[in-house]
Amino acid sequence: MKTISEDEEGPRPTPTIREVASAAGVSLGSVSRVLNGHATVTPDIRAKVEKAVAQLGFKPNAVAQSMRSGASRTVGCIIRDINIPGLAGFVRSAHDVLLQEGYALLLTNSEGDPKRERELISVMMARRADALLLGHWSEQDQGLENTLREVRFPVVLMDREEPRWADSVMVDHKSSIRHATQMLAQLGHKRIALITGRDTLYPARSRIEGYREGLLSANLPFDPRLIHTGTFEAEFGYESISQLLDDSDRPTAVIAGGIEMMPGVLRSIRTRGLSIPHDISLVGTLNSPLAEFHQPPISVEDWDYAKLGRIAAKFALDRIRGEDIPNPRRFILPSEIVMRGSCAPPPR
Amino acid sequence: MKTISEDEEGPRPTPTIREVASAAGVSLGSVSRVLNGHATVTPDIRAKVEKAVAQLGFKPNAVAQSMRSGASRTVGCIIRDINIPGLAGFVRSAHDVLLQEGYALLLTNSEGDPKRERELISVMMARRADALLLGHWSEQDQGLENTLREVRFPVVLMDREEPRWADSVMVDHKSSIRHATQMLAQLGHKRIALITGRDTLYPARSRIEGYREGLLSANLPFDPRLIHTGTFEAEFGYESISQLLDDSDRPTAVIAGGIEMMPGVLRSIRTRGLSIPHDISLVGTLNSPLAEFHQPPISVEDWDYAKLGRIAAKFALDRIRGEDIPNPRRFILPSEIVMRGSCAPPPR
DNA sequence: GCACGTCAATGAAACGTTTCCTTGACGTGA
DNA sequence: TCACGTCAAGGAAACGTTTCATTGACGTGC
Repeated sequence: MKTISEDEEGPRPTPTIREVASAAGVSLGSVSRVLNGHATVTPDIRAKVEKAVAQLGFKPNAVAQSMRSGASRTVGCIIRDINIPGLAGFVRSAHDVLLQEGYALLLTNSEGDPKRERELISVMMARRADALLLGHWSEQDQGLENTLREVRFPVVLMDREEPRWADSVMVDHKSSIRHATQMLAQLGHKRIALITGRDTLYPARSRIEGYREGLLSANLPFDPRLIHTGTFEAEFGYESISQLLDDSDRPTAVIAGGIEMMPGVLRSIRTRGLSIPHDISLVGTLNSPLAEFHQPPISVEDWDYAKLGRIAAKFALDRIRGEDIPNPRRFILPSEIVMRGSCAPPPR
Repeated sequence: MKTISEDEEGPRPTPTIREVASAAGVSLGSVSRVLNGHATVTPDIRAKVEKAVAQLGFKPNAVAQSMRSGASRTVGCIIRDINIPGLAGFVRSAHDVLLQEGYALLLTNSEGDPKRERELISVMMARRADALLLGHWSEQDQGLENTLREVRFPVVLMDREEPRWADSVMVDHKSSIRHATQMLAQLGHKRIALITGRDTLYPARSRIEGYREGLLSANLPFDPRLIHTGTFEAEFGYESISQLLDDSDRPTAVIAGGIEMMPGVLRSIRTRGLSIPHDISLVGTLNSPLAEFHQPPISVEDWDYAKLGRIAAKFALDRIRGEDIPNPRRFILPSEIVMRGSCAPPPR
């Protein structure tokens, strides 16, 4: 028995259910049943327990609950970087849905490092996450796929399509980029370039597909020199468009398919003293104050990251609850092209 | 004893330390010692255990570890909205530091709802977080303060100064806004307006202080009609600056001290057909692609959120480790004014 | 009046670790 | 040779819950 002396240092540890029981003069089990709102409990007992709980300031220990129940009521989230525009919106809305159901969100950034990515998955396993929201960095990393296979919790992918056996919420980049390509063609552009990430990732792959379909439907030739794939980042955008613009036979329109790309692209165009849209038409990725308030405003491929987050969370919850969904589920979120002043007919 | 039959459905639960022990033919305690790298363990035993661990694919159960050790190795983070520009940078770098030390980050958004804020603190208590990073919504909410007092873990405030007994990492808005005010005065502005959040929050309070100091040092009168306090958001920025601009005696310069304010401010200025900086000079908050690529580029108060996050995490870790720091610690991060084309002498 | 069914409360067991006490083996020094 | 010290391994207890089998009280129907 622990002696609690007045002069003991620091606050004494939070009371346990056991202390509540003895304070209320009832059994351990009864306290538990009251706390969990079980049916078979007398008003009398309920009152006693509630009084003791309030008096002692008892807070249930979620760790012990997890321990006993085997469910941590925690959902992991591994993304490259919460700091990437838009991702915060995804995380926020996923968090909202999860919180409402009593789940907490364990957020981690892989920073695009495959090794770290696997470590983080390990962390999620060790912490017995109940599900994982994952936007991984390469869809062709066999090691990652193997790790994922060993995982004990459902996985929901974010804008990824591999591994196929996992649920996924994806953005329909293909349709919107097809659309953008067609619109540019309709304005009279013949040389339309596409800059996007490496095709080991779904968003890049699907943009490339859409681009090719768009060219095809507009009867424009496909020129592989007009596709640049690398990363989704500003620096790559800068390098890439600079190279395109410095070519003697430069494109008259560019689709920049990378969320973080815009500043790099704009910088390059400005440095060269070119004007949007007179010299070059531009379609960016993801709406932002920058796109909206730029002069001229920039056309973008845009989608609702918040909705994506909500649905990802819902997918995860469904799996956690063991609803029997035999096949992997995919949700394809439409994305749209917001046409703005950055697109015009090509220079004659 | 549980029978594991071949045809049993689903993957069998992850092995426990006990199974590892029996597989390796050693005792429970020895396995634990090997796993935790204790000194007193024979190479022979170590080898056996490691082999068994590898064979069974054993992963330690962090929940059980927390249960036993009383430390969850989890740090909570409550902010208004991860989606607010800059905050993601704070979270990211805090996460980095914590992860490196084996801590996970439990992220939540209060959405500026005091009730929800308190619930979230409750969540952190229940989950036995080891520390809390908190950017709360009102520094004058007595209920919140009381709740915080009952908390069993150290609290590190983010850009807040109340309650005083907690550690805090803050941005030196006062100096930079004083500086901005002085610079505008130097350009010849006599009527400089300040728009910022409610003064129940430190960032607004300190900006107002800096503004007043700046006016004073420039020998400009303080006109209360030129201070608008409300929220840090675009809509308030819009309303607020609209009102200022529509006044017959309108200001010639505006400092918009709110992270999310810029789009609203710009919209209003544009709607009125005014030109920056000829009709009105503008200083915004927090650097962004928008500020940088706007025509003209917009001057801003800017600071390093990543650094703030790192230091907040470090503060938390220090407290967790019980380093005996008797008094609350404050870190004041300098912020700077980036002067750009949006500031010029006032119209004559 | 007795047996039985119902229902609420009790108390023990279990979840997977870590820690600490105990045991046993071995070596050393008197 | 014996006593003792050292060291590694074993095993039990404990962390705070939930759950489940058990107990006991009470009422009902025969």
